[in-house]
Amino acid sequence: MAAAPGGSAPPAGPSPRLGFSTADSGVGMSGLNPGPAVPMKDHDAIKLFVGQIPRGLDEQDLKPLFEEFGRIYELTVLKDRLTGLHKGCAFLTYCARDSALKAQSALHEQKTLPGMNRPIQVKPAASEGRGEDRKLFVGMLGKQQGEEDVRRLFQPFGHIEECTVLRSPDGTSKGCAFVKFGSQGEAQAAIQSLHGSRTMAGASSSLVVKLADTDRERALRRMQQMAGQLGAFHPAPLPLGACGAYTTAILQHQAALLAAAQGPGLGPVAAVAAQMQHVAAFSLVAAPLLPAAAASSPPGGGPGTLPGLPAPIGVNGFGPLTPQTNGQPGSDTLYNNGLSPYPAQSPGVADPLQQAYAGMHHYAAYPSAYAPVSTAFPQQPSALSQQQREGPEGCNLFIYHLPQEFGDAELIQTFLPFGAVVSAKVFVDRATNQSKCFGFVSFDNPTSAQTAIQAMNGFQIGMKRLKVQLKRPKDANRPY
DNA sequence: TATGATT
Repeated sequence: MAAAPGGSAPPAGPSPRLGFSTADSGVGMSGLNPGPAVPMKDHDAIKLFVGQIPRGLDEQDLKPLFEEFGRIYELTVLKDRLTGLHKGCAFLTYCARDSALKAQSALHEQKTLPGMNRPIQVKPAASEGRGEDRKLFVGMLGKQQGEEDVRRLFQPFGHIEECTVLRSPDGTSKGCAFVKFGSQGEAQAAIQSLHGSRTMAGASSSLVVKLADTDRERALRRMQQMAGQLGAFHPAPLPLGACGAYTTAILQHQAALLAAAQGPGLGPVAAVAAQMQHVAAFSLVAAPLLPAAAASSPPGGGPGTLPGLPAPIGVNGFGPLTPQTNGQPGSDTLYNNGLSPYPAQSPGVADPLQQAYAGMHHYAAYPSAYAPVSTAFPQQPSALSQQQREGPEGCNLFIYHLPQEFGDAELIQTFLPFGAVVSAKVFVDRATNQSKCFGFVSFDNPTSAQTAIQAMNGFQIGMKRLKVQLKRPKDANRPY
């Protein structure tokens, strides 16, 4: 297929068959591939880019020039996809990595081929990635695994140039590492074989093996974190409607609890209260804060008086809600927006608690059908759920015994009544995508967190009771 | 079933 060097070649160049549908694949028709005779290249072989090649030279012409440095695995002249025209450059892979290095140092910018006015280029192809595409981020390692352990794990896939376990200042592993391979291919092979393949001792999820972030991705990540921080410091006020039907179920449940605590005589009061002003409803939520006070308070407060709720708690705990609450004529929005899982209290319904759970279940199963938050206030939930993971000390709750069907959205809905939720995260098994039935909720202030604990710890759902407590600080019993 | 998803 040697196109006559020089000469007046026909403008169309090589025939379509030889021209280039397979420029980049392993065994292109027009490429020079030793084939079965030399099937193997080193696992850490380097693909070279060769530039400043005269248009008249094809693979056969170039071969002798490069064979000098070692056995060639593949040599492919790049041609225009459409016209088939020689692009003046080629990809070259030697069987041995060493050959590539020798060729590069001997040829790169060291000589100029006939007819060219710039020296030949011989360097690792851009696709080899300038380091980034061979560098892996490894996550979910066991804390006790060191560099040697990681090396052992990755060694079968190629030549490891670099291996670093990330550590805290005190030397303990962060459970992740960087591994840099000699080539992109090796790195990819490791990803293929190892990612998700096993769970290391002491890790909470299966092994993560992926390309490390590029500089650009890292910058982007930083930006996002910054944005998240800003959002946390300026939480958008919560429109009351955003609390949604789900909240209603909880309110009614709380009303039922209160009614029970106060004895049969006051039952109807609480039940009615749940359907009255939202101010009253939210007060009822907070009431379990002081169960002792409520239970032992003298029967002095009349039927219209809500027992044992200090004003400061109401203000601090539900601060963001207050303005909207005051502006609302009543609870009509909750019941009339068509989003409530069940209508206002009907006389025949026996157990408000069961009812509450039914409503919850309903909501959890079809979050998008209700989605009052995201529909009415699209900017709101994203600000809450996206980035920032933790609130200040004392603002982060660990919640256990969540219903299996609970997702982040349901978690938010559940804790929204107690304050501004900075983030809510249900833990999900990587492999199955199933909830692990525990999660975290972060508020922007400790009072909300305490209120939520008081109100929701022990909250019964089906056969389970929620366990709601402050998240264990990670430096709990750290020696110093 | 048990404590934030990493660079």
